[in-house]
Amino acid sequence: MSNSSSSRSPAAPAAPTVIVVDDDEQLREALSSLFRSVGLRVELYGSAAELLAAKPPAVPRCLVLDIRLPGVSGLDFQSQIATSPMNMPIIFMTGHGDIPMTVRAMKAGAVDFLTKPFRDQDMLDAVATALENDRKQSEADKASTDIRALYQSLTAREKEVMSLVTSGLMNKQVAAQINLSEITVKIHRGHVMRKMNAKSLADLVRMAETLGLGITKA
Amino acid sequence: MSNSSSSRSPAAPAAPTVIVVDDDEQLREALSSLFRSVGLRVELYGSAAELLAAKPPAVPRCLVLDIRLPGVSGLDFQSQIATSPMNMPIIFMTGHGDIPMTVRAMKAGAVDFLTKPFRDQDMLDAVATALENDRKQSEADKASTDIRALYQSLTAREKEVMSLVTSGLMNKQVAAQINLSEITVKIHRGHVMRKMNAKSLADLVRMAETLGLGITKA
DNA sequence: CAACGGAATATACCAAGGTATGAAGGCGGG
DNA sequence: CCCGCCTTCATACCTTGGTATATTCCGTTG
Repeated sequence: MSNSSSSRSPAAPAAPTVIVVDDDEQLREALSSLFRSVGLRVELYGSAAELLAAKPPAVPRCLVLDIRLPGVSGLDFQSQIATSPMNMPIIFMTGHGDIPMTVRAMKAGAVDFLTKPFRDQDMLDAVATALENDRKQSEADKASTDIRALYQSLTAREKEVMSLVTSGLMNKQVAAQINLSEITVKIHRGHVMRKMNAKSLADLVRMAETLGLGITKA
Repeated sequence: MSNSSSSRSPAAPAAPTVIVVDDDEQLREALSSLFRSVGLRVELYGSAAELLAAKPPAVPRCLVLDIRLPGVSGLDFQSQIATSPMNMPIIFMTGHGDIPMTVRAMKAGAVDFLTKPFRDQDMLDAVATALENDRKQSEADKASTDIRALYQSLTAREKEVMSLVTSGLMNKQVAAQINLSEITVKIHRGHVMRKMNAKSLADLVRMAETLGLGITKA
C-alpha cells in the first residue's frame, strides 16, 4: 500500500489545477506540457465561453489567460468571473498589451501580467503564487461560510442577543436594551452558544467578528 | 476667504496633502496648480533625496512620483519607503514605462500608474483614492499601535494569562496550564483588564485578535 | 540594606454566568 | 384543532468571575 495508481482517497488534497484559456493551440500545448512537468493538472480552453460551460475543478486552481480572447476581452472576463462562484486568481498573458490595460488588470486583482514571450520560470512562479492565494482564499471562504450557516440557524431574538453579548454587554444590560428579563437573555444566550457550536465566549466573539457583527448599526 | 491664513485649531483634520516628486519643474508646477484647484495641499520635490530630507506631513497624504527619477529609480524608492515610517500610497507617472515595470509597481501596492500625458481627471481620481487609502491605513495603524503599547505594559505573566484567557479557557484551566492557583490567575486577569483598558472580555478578545495572539504558538 | 514592585497564595464575599424545571401565550402547518 | 416552535418569565441551584485584604518570597534599585 505504498499508494501508487488508485487514488480515490476522500481526503486527497486534489492536485492543483491550472486552467489555460488561449486561442493559440500551440501555446496551449506548450503551457500544458510546462505545467505538467512540475506536477500540475491542466485544463485547456480556446475561449472564455468554453470555460464557462465546463465544471470548475476543485481548489486550488488558477487561470492563465490571454488578454485578447475570441468573444469577450480578458479584462471583461476578469470582472465577470470575479463576482461568480468560480472566482479564482488570474494570470494574464499578452502579446500587444499596453500600460492602461495592465493597470486595470492589476487593480482588479490579477496575480501577474506577463508579456509574450515570457520565461517559463516567470510563469511557474506566478502560477505558484496564484495557487497559494486560491488555497488561502478558499480556506477563508469556507470558514466564513460555515459560520454564516450556523448564524442563519438562529432565531431573530437569538441573533439580537448574540450581537449584544459579543459587543461586551452583561446579561442584565442586554435585557434592559431589548426589554427582557435577565433570565430570558440567559436562555437565548445558551441557545446561541449551542447552535453556534461555540465552546466559550471568546469563541463567539471571534465568530461575531467574522460575521461583521456590531459594525452593522454603529 | 473666510478662513485663510491662521488655522492653528488643534482638532483640525489637517488638509490632505499631495507630495509631488518629479525632476521636470514645469510638470511640478502644473500638478501643483491642478491639486490646489481642488483644495489639496501640495509639496514639491525634484528628487527622492529632497523628500527624504524633509519632514513628512500629517495624514492623509500620498505621493505622486515619476518612475524615472534623478538618483534612485521610482520603483526602488517605492520599496524603500514601504518599510519606512513615512510609508504612504504612491501614484506613478511615466513617459516611457513598460509593462514589467507597471506590474512590479502595482504588485508593490501602487494605487495607479499613469502614462504621460494623462487626463487631469484621472490623476485627481487616483489621488482621491490614494488619500482615502492613507486615511484608512493610518487609522488602522493608530488603533493597532495604541493596543500594542498597552500590551507592552503588561508583565510576562499577565501576557501569558491574557493569551490563554482570550483563547477561551476558564480560569481554572489557565491555572492548570501554567501551574498556578486559580486565585492568582484571577488577579492577573484583573490586572490585564485594567492595564489594557478593556471594559469586557469581548473587548479583550478583540484586542488579542488585533495583536495576533493565539496564532503565535498554535 | 531597605524599599519597591512583581509574583504567588489564601480566605472570604459578592456579582455574574449557566442550567434545570415548570409554565404560559402566540403563531403557523398538518 | 392540535402539535411544534418561538418567546417569555419565575424559582432554585451551582459554577465561574471579580475584588478586597493580608501574607510571603524574590529580585532590582536607590
